[in-house]
Amino acid sequence: MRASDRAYATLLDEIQRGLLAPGAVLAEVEQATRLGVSRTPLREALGRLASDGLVAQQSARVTVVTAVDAGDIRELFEVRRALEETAARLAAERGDPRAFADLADAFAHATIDGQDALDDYYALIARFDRQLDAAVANDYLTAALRTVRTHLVRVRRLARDNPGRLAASVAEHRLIASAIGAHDAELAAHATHVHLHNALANILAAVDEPAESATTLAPFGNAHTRKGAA
Amino acid sequence: MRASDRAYATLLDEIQRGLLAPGAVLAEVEQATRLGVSRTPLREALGRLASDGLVAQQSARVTVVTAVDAGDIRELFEVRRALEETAARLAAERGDPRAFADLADAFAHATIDGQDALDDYYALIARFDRQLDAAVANDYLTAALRTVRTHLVRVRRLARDNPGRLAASVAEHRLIASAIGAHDAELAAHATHVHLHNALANILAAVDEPAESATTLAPFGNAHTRKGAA
DNA sequence: CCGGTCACTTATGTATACAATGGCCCGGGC
DNA sequence: GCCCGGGCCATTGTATACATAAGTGACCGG
Repeated sequence: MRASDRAYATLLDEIQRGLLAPGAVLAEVEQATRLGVSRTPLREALGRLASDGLVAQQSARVTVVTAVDAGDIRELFEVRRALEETAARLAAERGDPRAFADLADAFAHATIDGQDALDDYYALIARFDRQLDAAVANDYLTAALRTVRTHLVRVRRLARDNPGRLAASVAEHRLIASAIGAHDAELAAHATHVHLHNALANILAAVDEPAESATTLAPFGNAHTRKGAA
Repeated sequence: MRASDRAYATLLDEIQRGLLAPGAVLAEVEQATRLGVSRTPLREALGRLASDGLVAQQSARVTVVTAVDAGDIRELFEVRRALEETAARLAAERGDPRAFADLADAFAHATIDGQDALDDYYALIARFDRQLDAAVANDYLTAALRTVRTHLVRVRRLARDNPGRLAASVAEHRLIASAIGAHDAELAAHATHVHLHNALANILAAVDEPAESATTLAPFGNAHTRKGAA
């Protein structure tokens, strides 16, 4: 594996997990030393993160992890709605009914009690996303969705996974999968719309009234004073 | 301006203009020498082009300009429809009515006779796109649309700008702009859908029955044998 | 004569040295 | 005491040297 790939993967993971908080300064020599690579592959990694929108050049001399506020989340979901409704529609037209019937079945039997069950559920969603991409068979759409999903990982950290919402989410996914499996493009699109509406509402409720969790993404005010994990 | 920016801008322009045809091999030392920069900034430029989807690493040793076939164009327009319909809807909800009323007026008076009028028309479309981005005020959507538009520049080279299609395109843009100016989100979205349907049909007609133009993007068969402008 | 293997060439990937620029601090003057 | 200017330092941007691996061609063996 290339050093630049390792640097990218590591930084991406740390940003998504919140270890590198919004506003954290990413100095090239510092990060290169920390990750055990030279500046050249590190710069490539930073370039990819910048193209993803996860870091930005605050000024000519300082690169920081971008912040995510409620407005950003609304914007992100506007794009997500557009792309995922389209994906659901196209998958319903083109997808293998069997694959999505199987997924609908898996969602029907999914549970959310305990960490193991939760991990299984998240893995199931990942499988659903992969099937969706495969069914749509559109590289441009998949690439656009990849960017959205990259940001979503960070956004999800802001939402509290309350059991009620999780149970509803399971049911929503089941409906989407079964609609795609039934070649019902309209239902798939509308069910996706509803699912994303509910998911956004849940996230915004958590953001507007922040949890006491220490992992909450820092607001702009003190963010730029935080340094990367040294 | 940074050397990497110049290299990126130059290569982007050459790919979009077809000077670097699909399949053209982009060797680092060769291109670096040609563009008068060292390999480091050139690699950064190639990385950005790869993230745009304009070049791809065919194997571990060879980077080529990506090809565009009719299937790619259909895929691209699926994403474009999703994003631009959303953009039109959001602009209708949020945009400054005056700005789009002015644009509608400009489209109403636009002409397409002669190269100067055509240049003016393309500039007007660019102005429309900028106003749309400003009205939508969504960085994620703007970024996604930027990628689509980057590819569209190449796709447009495939379409013949026949007068009938151009006249219809003017009218379609006028309707979209006026719908946004009237805060009519539904009409704006549907008019965008119709416009993109017509634009795609026009392009596919040209691609399926290629013109005699020497600038037609080369098919895969002989493409990989072409070298970059040396 | 054909196929396989090894070495060589040439490309990319990485590290490091050099250049240039922007910020910051200190000192002086108003 | 505050503001402005100059010089120093740190950081990014670029070039180049080095490492590594993949592809190619030639040579040897069957």
